[in-house]
Amino acid sequence: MKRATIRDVAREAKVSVASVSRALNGLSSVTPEMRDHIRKVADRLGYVPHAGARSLSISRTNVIGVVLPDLHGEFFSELVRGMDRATASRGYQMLFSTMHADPDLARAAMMAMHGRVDGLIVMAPQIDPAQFGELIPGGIPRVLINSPQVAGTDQLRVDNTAGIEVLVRHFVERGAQRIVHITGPAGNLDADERLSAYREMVARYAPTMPARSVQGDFFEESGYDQVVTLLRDGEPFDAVLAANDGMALGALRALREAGRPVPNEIMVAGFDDVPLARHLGLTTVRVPLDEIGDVAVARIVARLDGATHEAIHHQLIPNLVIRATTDRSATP
Amino acid sequence: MKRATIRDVAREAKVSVASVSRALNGLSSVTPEMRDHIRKVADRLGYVPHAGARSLSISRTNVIGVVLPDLHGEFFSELVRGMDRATASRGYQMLFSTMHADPDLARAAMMAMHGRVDGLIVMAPQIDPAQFGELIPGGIPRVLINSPQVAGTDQLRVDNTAGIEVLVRHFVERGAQRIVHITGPAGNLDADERLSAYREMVARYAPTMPARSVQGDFFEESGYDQVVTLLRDGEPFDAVLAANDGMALGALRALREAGRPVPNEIMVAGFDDVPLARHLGLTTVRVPLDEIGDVAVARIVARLDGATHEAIHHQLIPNLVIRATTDRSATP
DNA sequence: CTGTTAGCGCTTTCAG
DNA sequence: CTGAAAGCGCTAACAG
Repeated sequence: MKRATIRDVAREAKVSVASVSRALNGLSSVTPEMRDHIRKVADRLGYVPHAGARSLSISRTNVIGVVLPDLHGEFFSELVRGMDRATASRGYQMLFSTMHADPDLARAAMMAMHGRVDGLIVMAPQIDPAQFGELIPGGIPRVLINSPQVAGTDQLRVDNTAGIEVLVRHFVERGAQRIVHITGPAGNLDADERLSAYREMVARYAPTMPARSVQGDFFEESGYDQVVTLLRDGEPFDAVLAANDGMALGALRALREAGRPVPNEIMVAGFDDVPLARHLGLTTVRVPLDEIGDVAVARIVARLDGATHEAIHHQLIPNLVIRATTDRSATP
Repeated sequence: MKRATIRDVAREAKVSVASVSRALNGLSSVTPEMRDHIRKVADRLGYVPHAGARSLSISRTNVIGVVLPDLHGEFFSELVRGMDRATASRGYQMLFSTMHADPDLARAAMMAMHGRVDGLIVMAPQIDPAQFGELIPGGIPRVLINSPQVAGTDQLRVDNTAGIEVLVRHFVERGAQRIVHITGPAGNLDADERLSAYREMVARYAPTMPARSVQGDFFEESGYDQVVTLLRDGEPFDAVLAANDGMALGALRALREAGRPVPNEIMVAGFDDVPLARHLGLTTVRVPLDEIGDVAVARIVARLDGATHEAIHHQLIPNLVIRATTDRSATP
């Protein structure tokens, strides 16, 4: 059985569709009796307005599109949580697409968003900036999170350099002689920035220390594998700086299995401060993921509400969270 | 600057809108030359089809609506991950709403979905079944996850009784004399089922053991607080069965701080097997959350594709995962 | 094969 | 205050 439409209600109430529309939307220009009557009929028929049609008509959807590389893991969970809070409180819904590092998927996703969303939040750390700009449907507010720069577009970024700096300095202050860096996937914006920041900060804070990095992919297993390899090859190191928390946890597991005491012999730190890091006592830098989500939504809504300031590039500074994996005074 | 519409393309290409539509949708009844020509013009204008209008016209959105109590935490993260995989691979997108246990919000959310989604996945463990049925927009496929029964609607449920049974039996086999149960919030379907299963299974597997439960709310802090209270009151117990993993972790923390050895003096188990449980060595039962998400989507898509079997009630059986918190032979 | 036209369900002038 | 009608952008008969 098909759902009742506004026309069914109009016919049944013996009024015009225009009146039904006005009555149900609370436009004042309707007599109270008529409004009540229409309300009653609508209820009886179980009428629910067709949001899609309404959107087409008023060119407004109250939906914000969200395109992310993935939805899995604590990182995105936190991010989405922030966006959820912000959208729900403002009466918006979120339309999701993931693209798993595939530019074609990203393209398809964004096109599928056109005409269904009022604004767009995109996180695409993997996409080539050049081909990226045109991907994004024009004409609607959008904000990019941790993505390559696109002219004239709002950006929200984690200050990777600042985060790595504070970590390297922390290591050095605690007496690290040899810090190994486990990178994220090559071509990923954050991964690349963290790697070069690592090199720069080692050179600055420990000029005699050689920079040494091994390739990871942001997943826990890669952190584990790389540390196993390092140990097997007998490489000397007394600190592991992973490009994210997941890999740091993998590193931790490898060290534990190898019986190398943390932090006394080897210190470990990650990046992001996902909830798990707290539970496992991992030193890291805290990126306010939920706040990023929140701010992204707020920015979009502001623009929808007419704020017309120019493009904003916001850098969020992560701050150091010292826990057991680098704290030689405490017992882990 | 407004986005180009199909009409702009038609005018620019000097053809009818119908031809543009056909060409761009790959309908064979179009000469190759015309198709190429139209493609070219469309590209030049940066034309992107308006998904909303298209949906209205063909009465199909390729979007699945998802209404959840929350998005935060590992539980939902896993669930959403399963749905994401399933939707992405089938070319669907997800429209999200959260309702945070508020029936009015739930109602609003579902109404806002009408006309924008082809199907609906709802998880509403808190909502009264009576007022629930009418909430759901009719006429589209829907599946309920861990929610009160609604006649004629597909259901996906965790078999709480089976899960609690295997945990109680495990405790008893390991020699537990006094098992305390920390419940979820009253009125929550899963919480209630787990509580009564606990009582039933204690009576069955340890007839002489008194059932003892304390009130929690599924959050970690409540598990912590309740154990602190139990210890302070000097209540005797040698096993804690929490209604979910989060509270079990809280319990664990309280025991550790009180210096009570786990599992030697007191065993602990949770429910769900969130990723954190694995990292912290918590015994629990594994609920295949991602599979639930996956199956829910698959069911909806099957119905959209014309499968017209009757309503299915699927019970997913959780299985025991033994880890350090109940394994007295291993060292945690 | 291509164009014309009538909707999809709703809102919004514009008259009355 | 209420109704008729145009239109949001696209698709799908139906003619030609």
